[in-house]
Amino acid sequence: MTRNVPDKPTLDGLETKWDERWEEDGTYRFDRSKTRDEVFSIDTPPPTVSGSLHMGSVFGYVQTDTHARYRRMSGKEVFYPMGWDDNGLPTERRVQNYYGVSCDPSLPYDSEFSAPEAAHDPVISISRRNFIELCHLLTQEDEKVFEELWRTLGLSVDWNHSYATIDEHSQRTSQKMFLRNLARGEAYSQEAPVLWDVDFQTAVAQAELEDREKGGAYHKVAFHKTDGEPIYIETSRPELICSCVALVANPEDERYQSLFGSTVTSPLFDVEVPVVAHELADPEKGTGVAMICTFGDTTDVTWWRELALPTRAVIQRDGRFQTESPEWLSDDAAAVYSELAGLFPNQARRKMAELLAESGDLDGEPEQIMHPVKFYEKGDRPLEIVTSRQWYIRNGARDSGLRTELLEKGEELHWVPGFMSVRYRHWVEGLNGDWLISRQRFFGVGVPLWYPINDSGDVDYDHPVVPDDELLPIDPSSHVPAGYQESQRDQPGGFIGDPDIMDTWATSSLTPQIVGHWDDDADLWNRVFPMDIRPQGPDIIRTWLFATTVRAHLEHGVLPWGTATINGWILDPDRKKMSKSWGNVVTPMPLIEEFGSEAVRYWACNGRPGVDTAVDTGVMKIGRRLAIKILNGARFAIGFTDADIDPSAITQPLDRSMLAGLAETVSQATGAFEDYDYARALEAAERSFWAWTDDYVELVKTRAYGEGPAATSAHAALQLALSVYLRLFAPFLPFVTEEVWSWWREGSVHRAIWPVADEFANIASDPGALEAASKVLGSVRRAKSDAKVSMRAEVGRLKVTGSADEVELIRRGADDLLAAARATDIVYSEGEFSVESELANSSN
RNA sequence: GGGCGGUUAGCUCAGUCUGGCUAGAGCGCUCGCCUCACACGCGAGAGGUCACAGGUUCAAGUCCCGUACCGCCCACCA
Repeated sequence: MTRNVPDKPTLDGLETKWDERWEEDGTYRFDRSKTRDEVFSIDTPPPTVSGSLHMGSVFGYVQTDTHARYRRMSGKEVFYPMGWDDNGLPTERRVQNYYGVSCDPSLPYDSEFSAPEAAHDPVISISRRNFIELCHLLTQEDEKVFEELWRTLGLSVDWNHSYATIDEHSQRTSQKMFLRNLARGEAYSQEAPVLWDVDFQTAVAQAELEDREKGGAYHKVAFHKTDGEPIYIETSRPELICSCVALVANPEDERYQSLFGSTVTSPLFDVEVPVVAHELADPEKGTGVAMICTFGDTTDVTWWRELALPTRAVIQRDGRFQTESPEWLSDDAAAVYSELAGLFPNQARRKMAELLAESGDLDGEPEQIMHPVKFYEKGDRPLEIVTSRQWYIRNGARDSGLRTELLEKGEELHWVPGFMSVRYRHWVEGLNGDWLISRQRFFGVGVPLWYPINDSGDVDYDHPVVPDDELLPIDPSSHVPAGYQESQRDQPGGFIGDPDIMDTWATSSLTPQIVGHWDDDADLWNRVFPMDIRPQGPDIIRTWLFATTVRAHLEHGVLPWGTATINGWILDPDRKKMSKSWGNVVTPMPLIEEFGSEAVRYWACNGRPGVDTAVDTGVMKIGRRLAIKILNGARFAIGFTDADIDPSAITQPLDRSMLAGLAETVSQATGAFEDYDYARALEAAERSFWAWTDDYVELVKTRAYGEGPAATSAHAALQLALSVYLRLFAPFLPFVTEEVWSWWREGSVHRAIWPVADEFANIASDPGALEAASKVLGSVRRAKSDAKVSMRAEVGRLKVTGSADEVELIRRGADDLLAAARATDIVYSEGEFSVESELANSSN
């Protein structure tokens, strides 16, 4: 073919040009005629589209793309879908802020309502359905921005296989799997204390908790024995004394033996509570006696459950103390309680401290402390514990058999890097409850159930009404169960729809089933599942990775993938963890515009697997330089002739020696990729390529500009080497390699075959000859540099001293060496390696 | 409180699994060079007691023990 090598090659515009071409040509389209063993399938993480874009979004995805491209070139048919995680709280929160709205489920749907141009201020309330419409509207906009970024970065995903966790197919998959979990008894509902976010008004799961160090104070408070003597406890939550159901001490604690079995009365409220024994009570903490409240913390829940204590809750779901005086309080106590009614816990705490001080039940001043307090990871106020009915999926926390099976799955999974597996193991070993999947929110996949209401108006939660699979997905608040009429909704003798949605992880834990169309396309499913790799961040091992493992284990009895590749954290340029709340988020688009996609990809590929990496424009500059070097090197390598020369024309020693080194590079890069170490593969290719341009190209340049078989040998070797380098770099620098490939090759480099050393093994020889010539050339360059003369300066005769072996190797490339060094001739002697030259005007 | 990862040149990082010439790269810095692929370039140079302390070994950046600091994860908040 005629070559179309530009005079001034540039990186500008390559992203757009090739993104469009790849789309037109279907370069990355999945060919579903391939069988499972021919397919390499990737369970791509669906990014949270309602979050802001930052470099963390780029880092892992680019690394994964290198695997996709390597496997594709290695002959696999790559199944590489892309999804968006758009359901759940992050989207709701973004919609609230973006439009200035809040969801009030009691309002009727307003068909006239349209998205506000600007955020309402003050916030207006809208119906649930209007709110959900806004969620869909905004996530679609967000998804366009993400797709644009992925395309600009050159991710080789098949955009025909994209999904959103809120789309109909995802909802159907999620609901169908939930119903199967229900049918097998793996999903169940239970009325129990749960951790509750008072602002978001929803239950949260163990995996969504985080501890934050908060200031607090130990209050030393007197309860009273029957003889009137005080017994002191220490508490950081004196406001919960009205919720106290018992005092507890360690059964071994000698100080309190006589009290076990007796009762004491609480200060101010004068409620009689037992003193009980439990081994969780720590004699070292406080006075050794703790008060048990329903519920101040998760230990209270444990004590309450294991000691079968009564429930005396006062904190409501809005986080305030209930206004009615609790029925277990006497009239006098109710008068005290009225001081607390309607307050938030921190307000009630101050009030109680005052009251206790007045009554003389507070011993000394409260001691200020810092202690860890449980928060919802997205929340702003401490979690409270309220009792409510919730749905759970078994995860092994209460079933040692299942827990063992899931631990074994973690062992079976191939982790990259390996040390990440301990995070999984520790999480599974530390589980303290089944997976709470229901959320009291609006935008998400609904719990697909209704419950019968008996004639006296009681809801029968134990016998949910289940929809047929064909009807999924359903919204129980608008669909009517079989055998009922809409008029029977919420009526005695009728039904009630489950008002809750499932947590986003309950759906995203099914990404293999969603992308593989487990529920409606068994043919595709069997070609892609179990999937090959699950790439993801280390922070969501306990959530996404674990939950996906649970769902696949329960349904299919297998691991959902063979390998998990865990990327590192992105740190900001000052090596701090990037976080929206710290305001140090670096967004990718300006960097891409400044340095180019290849440069940003290069930076991402320089981060080792699993290693935390700082945003570093210096590294991006190196990547840009490499991409430009490829353009220019290619221009030289294929600029001599339009003909494709058969490799058999490669006869000259340095040409063959170069290929021997290249074969080694190919084998290093291939080995690294097989170990999922893209960074090492890039390093090998890069090191080799720079040596190629710096030494090999300089050594053969003069010969290449000549004529005859020796020149043809160089032309052929340059062509062959370029072809190999383009393919080695293609996974990392997809645009520039494709651009150069298009100058002289048909088709896409990304569908070209990954290089193997066998391609030129029969031509490669004289390993070491190129290295020896380079070493001599290096000495000459140093001499010229020391003499401060041009590299083009003539050096006269070269006197090379070296071992017999070295001399022999140097002799093979002597002609090229003389030309590159601009020397007249060369003489050899044996001894310690050295090079002398006759520099003409060394004074200049 | 438990665990994981890290600490190598001014900066960003390789090298540690599998111990072995004089510890590498790029950036930055210094000094040169417009050499017909590339000045968005090319060549050369300076720069490191490999966090600290002990141990194993003929030999330790690399293996073992401990300490400090940084980051992250987990933990029942009395």
